[in-house]
Amino acid sequence: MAYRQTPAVEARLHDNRSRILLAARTLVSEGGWAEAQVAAVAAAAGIATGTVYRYFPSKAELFAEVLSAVSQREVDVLTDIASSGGPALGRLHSAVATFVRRAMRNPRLAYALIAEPCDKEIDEARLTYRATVSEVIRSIIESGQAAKEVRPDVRPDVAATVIVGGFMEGLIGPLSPLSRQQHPDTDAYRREVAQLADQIAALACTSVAATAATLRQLNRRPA
Amino acid sequence: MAYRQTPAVEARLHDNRSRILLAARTLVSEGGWAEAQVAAVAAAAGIATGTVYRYFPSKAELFAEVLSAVSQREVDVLTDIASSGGPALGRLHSAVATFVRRAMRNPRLAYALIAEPCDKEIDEARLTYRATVSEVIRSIIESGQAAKEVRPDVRPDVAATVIVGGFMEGLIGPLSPLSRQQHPDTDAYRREVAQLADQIAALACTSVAATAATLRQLNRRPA
DNA sequence: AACATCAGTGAACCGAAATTCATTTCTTTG
DNA sequence: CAAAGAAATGAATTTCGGTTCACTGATGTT
Repeated sequence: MAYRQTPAVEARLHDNRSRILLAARTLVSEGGWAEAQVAAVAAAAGIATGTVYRYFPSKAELFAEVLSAVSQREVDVLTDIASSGGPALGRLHSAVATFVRRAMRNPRLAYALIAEPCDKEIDEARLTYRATVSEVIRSIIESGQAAKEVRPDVRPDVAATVIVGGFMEGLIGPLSPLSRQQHPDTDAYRREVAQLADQIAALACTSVAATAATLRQLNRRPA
Repeated sequence: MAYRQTPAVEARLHDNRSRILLAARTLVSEGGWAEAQVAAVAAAAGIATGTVYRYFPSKAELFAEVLSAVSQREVDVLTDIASSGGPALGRLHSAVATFVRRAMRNPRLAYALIAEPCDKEIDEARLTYRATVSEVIRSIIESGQAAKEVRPDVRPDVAATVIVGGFMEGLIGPLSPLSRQQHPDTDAYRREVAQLADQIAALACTSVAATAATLRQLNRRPA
């Protein structure tokens, strides 16, 4: 017996893996999928190209992991909101508005995750992501239906998909590279984002809300 | 002077061009973008690969033309509905439902046009398409606002984008290759499509409608 | 018919980026 | 320290499909 992995090495390997993931995420969030090349990732992580393949079987799996890690954070945030207390429509409003606001904090990354054309394999992970978000929204709608806040004729799965598609598409305009020449760190910009988030969330809520009364209640106390 | 194009040749050229476009469209609608290769198009059109380049400067431009031709038909249909008479919400409902129903008539093609990952260059044309559809929807919403059918606080551009994203995403589930194992030509299937179309259209209408009364009126006479 | 020009051909070319692998360098153990 | 195994390297290979172009065959003009 001549070699066994020591903790020190194990730690270094794990660290390398993290660095690769971090480098990959950074590249995507700076230059989109075009910059997301294996060689570039390796360079950014300070290792050789071939080394990437000791940690990930393929480019697609590497980036699928990046995508799912980032997505998981968003899904977690939404899940928290979904399972918080209060009226369902309030949670729906909050979920949508929060998603929009968070996306606008890192537009380049959000654009890549939501809309930018990319490899088929990576795109699969994206579909899974959307489906998961959709599930969370569906759960809110279902609880809303139980509480009579949501019309009974609404099919929760369809409505959830439509709402998710709606707010993601609503984001594409503001997110798309042309619009993002510069997104200044000003109050005016923040206000604009907040308004957009509110507008989109309001549309989502209205589309399923049972009565005008329920909505009025919501507007009195916007989440 | 030694050569000038005669009508016969002109006709043949034009015919070739059409055949290329038709072959390209057929390939996409059968196998999606994966099958949409220049060599395959040439083969399907019964000509040599290089000949394609006598009619189109690049693959991207060829398929952009395919996409825009197909899209134009849809936009025309929507425009007709938009400029027909009647209440704006009725037109909105009709526009959305019609789009969904038509898409489900050729799911593979619709999927490719709406959601399937594809080359950047082709994707640009797709964005233009979405933007155009969005414009039509926006015009309906604006006229609805003028007629007090649509809430005044709705921003027509945002709402239009959200609605378009919503119904397109609402289609992706039903359209995505897995779901389309077979779409039988049965009454049950047609009923299901009609219901989906109606559900999605209803969500779109509700999201912007001014009052429950307006909606009730709509439900009495579903477009 | 002879010439000029155009249309069609398809095998070869090319670029780009993922992936591989023979070699080198580092770690561990006896 | 030497042997054995693991990890890292990065230049070379592979792949893949779009694009080119030298050539052949058609078509029109004189």
